[in-house]
Amino acid sequence: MRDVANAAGVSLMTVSRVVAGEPRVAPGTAAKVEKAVRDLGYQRDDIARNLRIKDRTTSTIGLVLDDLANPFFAVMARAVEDEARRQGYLVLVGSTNDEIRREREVVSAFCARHVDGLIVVPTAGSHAFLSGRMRSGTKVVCVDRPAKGLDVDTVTIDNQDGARRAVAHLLDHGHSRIAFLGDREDIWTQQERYSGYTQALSSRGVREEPSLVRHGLRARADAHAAVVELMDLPNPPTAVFTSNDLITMGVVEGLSRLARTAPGSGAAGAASAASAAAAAGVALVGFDDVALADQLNPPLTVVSQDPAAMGTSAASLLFSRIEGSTSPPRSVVLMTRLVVRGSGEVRPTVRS
Amino acid sequence: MRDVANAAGVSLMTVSRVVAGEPRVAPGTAAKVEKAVRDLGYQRDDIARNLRIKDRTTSTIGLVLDDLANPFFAVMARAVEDEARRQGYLVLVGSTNDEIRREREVVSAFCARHVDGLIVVPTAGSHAFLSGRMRSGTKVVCVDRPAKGLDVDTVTIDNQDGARRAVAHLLDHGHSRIAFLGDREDIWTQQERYSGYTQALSSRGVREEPSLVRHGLRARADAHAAVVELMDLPNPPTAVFTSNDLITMGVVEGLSRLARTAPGSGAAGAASAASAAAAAGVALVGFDDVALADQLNPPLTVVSQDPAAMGTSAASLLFSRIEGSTSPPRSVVLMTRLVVRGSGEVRPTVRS
DNA sequence: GTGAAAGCGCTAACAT
DNA sequence: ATGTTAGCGCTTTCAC
Repeated sequence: MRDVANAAGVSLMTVSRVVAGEPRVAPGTAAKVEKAVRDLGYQRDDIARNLRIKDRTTSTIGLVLDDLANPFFAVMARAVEDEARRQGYLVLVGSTNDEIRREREVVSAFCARHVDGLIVVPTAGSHAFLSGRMRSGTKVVCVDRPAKGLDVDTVTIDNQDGARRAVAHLLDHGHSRIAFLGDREDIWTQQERYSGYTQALSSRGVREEPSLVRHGLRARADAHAAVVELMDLPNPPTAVFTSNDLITMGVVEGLSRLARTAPGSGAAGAASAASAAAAAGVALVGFDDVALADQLNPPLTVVSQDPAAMGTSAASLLFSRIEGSTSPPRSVVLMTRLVVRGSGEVRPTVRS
Repeated sequence: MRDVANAAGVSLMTVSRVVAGEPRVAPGTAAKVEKAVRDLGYQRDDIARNLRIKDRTTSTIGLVLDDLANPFFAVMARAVEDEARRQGYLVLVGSTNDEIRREREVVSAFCARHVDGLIVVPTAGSHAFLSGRMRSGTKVVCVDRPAKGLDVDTVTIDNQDGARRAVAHLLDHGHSRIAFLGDREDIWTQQERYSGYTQALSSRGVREEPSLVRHGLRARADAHAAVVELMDLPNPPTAVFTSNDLITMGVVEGLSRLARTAPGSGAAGAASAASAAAAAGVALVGFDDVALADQLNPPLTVVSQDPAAMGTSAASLLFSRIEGSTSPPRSVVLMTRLVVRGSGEVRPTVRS
């Protein structure tokens, strides 16, 4: 910067003003400075700048989510990034793998860099530690799930409603033995979806059958194994509700694997002929849309949510806080959509 | 920091040393300081720190890619993030939409924040502007594609080889009218894959048919439309090679749509009965694996690459540069894998 | 082992 | 419209 000032024959302050685009500079002087900037390839040091400016804002936000590789969060992240760019902000990302320890590490590292705000997909556990950050000026918005012990702007979907409608849809098609396959029970969205499942059953007077409920499925393979087990029960489910995209994929694989072993496999395979036959006719509704869902056989009926809208919405809330909004914490609840494609409309086969 | 110093009854310098974990502090003093840090909730300001420290490193890298919402780049990004965390670095992300203007903006903003390095998926166009950044100390690694006019560490796959094998596979199954559906021709990977297509054909003495080649398909819908057009030709292709995941998905949709209109649709639908019949029997090999590829009908044969390995590899190269490696630019070329599942093994139907 | 002084690159506040 | 001075929060250097 001193070099630029020398080259242009002006003071540091004038360079500072020109670079900042302040209006109170004579056009001729500005031109000289701009030439010097170009000649020397000068770029303002935003880090040094940040140290001095009044409110110490960095035009950077942090995005803390479960797993960036998950298509759901990836789409959300892209939406956040777009909104941030529109506002002139950069985005730091950090995946937590749903571990609160990692979340704290990421938040801590982000705050040491003075992010102006955080968009957080909170892991299970108390988030009281975030109120400390907020007291020191960092704005926080939660997305996908609320944070326990933290009263902040939050963007979620109506998980109970979505699950309720999915299960009601299966009930409407004549099913009563409906399995629930879910992820870790300490994840808020999973609790909500399970609750929706339970509500739908009881509102129709269908007794919940504990042997048809599996929690804690973390990966596709877990769901695959779980559905194979379920179909091998003496009295298997005729329909399955899966509570996220990974589980849905695992179940699709598991069912098609079973169905393929059906013809003439007898007792040779791992699956019995009976379970194979049952698998071939099982109905399925999943939470979250998945790529190529309409190309499966049968096409997949799902409760879809809009991760891009969630990201955009969360970013908007955050920027309105950063710009000084002090209204009481807001809660945006987006609706889900039941996308009927075929797999949820299979009627139960009469058992011989 | 001054508050901490006062509370502990020591000087700023001692606090600095304790917080930095320097050894030359008396254990008793360190304990007092640590207590004060905890009591006051003090956290070191990494921004101010960075201004003063010797090499001005920020322990932050920038990841500049086409589109974070694309599953391929999302998986790559997650791998980069994991490697960065392992090394104690944070990651800024920016999507370019394959526009060089946006790429320059993102790089510029990252450099103003003094990122120690950049991992870049270069857009089409000259990247000479990056050598300026490198001269001022920012390390750069390219991934997925090399950057024109820039000699740096690069991680790619053997795109020509992958495409060649895909097309050879189709030739092996008796096809000779093989369509090529590709993205923008100015994208390096697309040039390479098209080149592989051409090579495979000519090595078997099959003349390339220009009417079966479509470039510039940016979205699923484009690919969908293109394949419908192709199948409606007087002499449609019997096989299709798609050069990325989005195009593959579009083609899968287009073909299944056509095939579904076949039975008894006559001249009523947009597609002719002939094109519908042809679509039902067309072979398909795609570049990039897609979720649930094995659940399609027929299951999708693809040339798969490993985006996580690419991300990890790029990050390793970058950190070795950041740590001071001055070896000549390295080029890591990963191999692709032909995953045979069914859609690529359909034999051409004899035309009546 | 600890502290005092200087200054990283920039901008707020006050001159001129 | 431009320049001067001081200082952001920390670390370097050097003295004790």
